[in-house]
Amino acid sequence: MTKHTEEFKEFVSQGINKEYFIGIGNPYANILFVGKESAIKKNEVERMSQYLKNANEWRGYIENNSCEILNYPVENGHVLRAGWGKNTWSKYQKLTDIIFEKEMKPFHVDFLENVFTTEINDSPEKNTANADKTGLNERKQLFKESKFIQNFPVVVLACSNYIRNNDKIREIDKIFGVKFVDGKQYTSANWFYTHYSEDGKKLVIHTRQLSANVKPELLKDMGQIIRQHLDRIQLFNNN
DNA sequence: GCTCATCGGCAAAACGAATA
DNA sequence: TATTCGTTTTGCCGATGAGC
Repeated sequence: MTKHTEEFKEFVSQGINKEYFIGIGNPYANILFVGKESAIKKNEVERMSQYLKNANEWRGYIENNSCEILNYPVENGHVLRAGWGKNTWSKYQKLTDIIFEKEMKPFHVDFLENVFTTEINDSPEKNTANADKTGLNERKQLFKESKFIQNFPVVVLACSNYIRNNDKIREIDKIFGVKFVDGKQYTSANWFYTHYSEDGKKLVIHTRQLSANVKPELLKDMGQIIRQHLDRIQLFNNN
């Protein structure tokens, strides 16, 4: 049984009116993963229709005080099976295993129990290069205004160049109310930056898309930073 | 001990984005 | 518009481990 909060209900009902994607996972997890966009090909009609139904499905779960399935095996024939070990969700699973010091299960998704995932681009496309990015700013504004999104104490922005923090543009600072603290660079394509809120309660990590060619050290280091932050949050809550 | 399947890592190709 | 640059995707190869 899940008693849904007003913040989440608000996010979902707006998602039905404005026809936007809500996300997948546990809405009350401490961690939010933000990817680029869902990798759905033009000919995958079934998956696309599933994507478009997302907000309506959440409305159903809200009405029943229930939630979607967060724990399942990736069997032969499953869309995630072929690229497992390389695809985004297997990396999300690996990172979450590190954060919670869980044993790696082969071909199994259960990170959704501890994570909510969504996309910064609401236009699915097989290759990020071809994706329609015209809706990015509107979606960033939505994230900024949504209490549901802002409540996550840990946000991983795994969407590299879809969001920017540089000398002139400080999108991450503005949208999430944080400031840059530290950065790690492994190779030109393997890096992440940490940002914290003034009171130290919120951690926002900016990194590349988590899929093939992500170094294990990157996931390990990032996972440990998130773990430490969650420990600290516990301290806040106990005081 | 051998074979096969799977996973991880590397490198090159492909593709946009940025720049001039 | 041409060129360069950076990132993502793809294919290949070797290491590893399970099953026979």
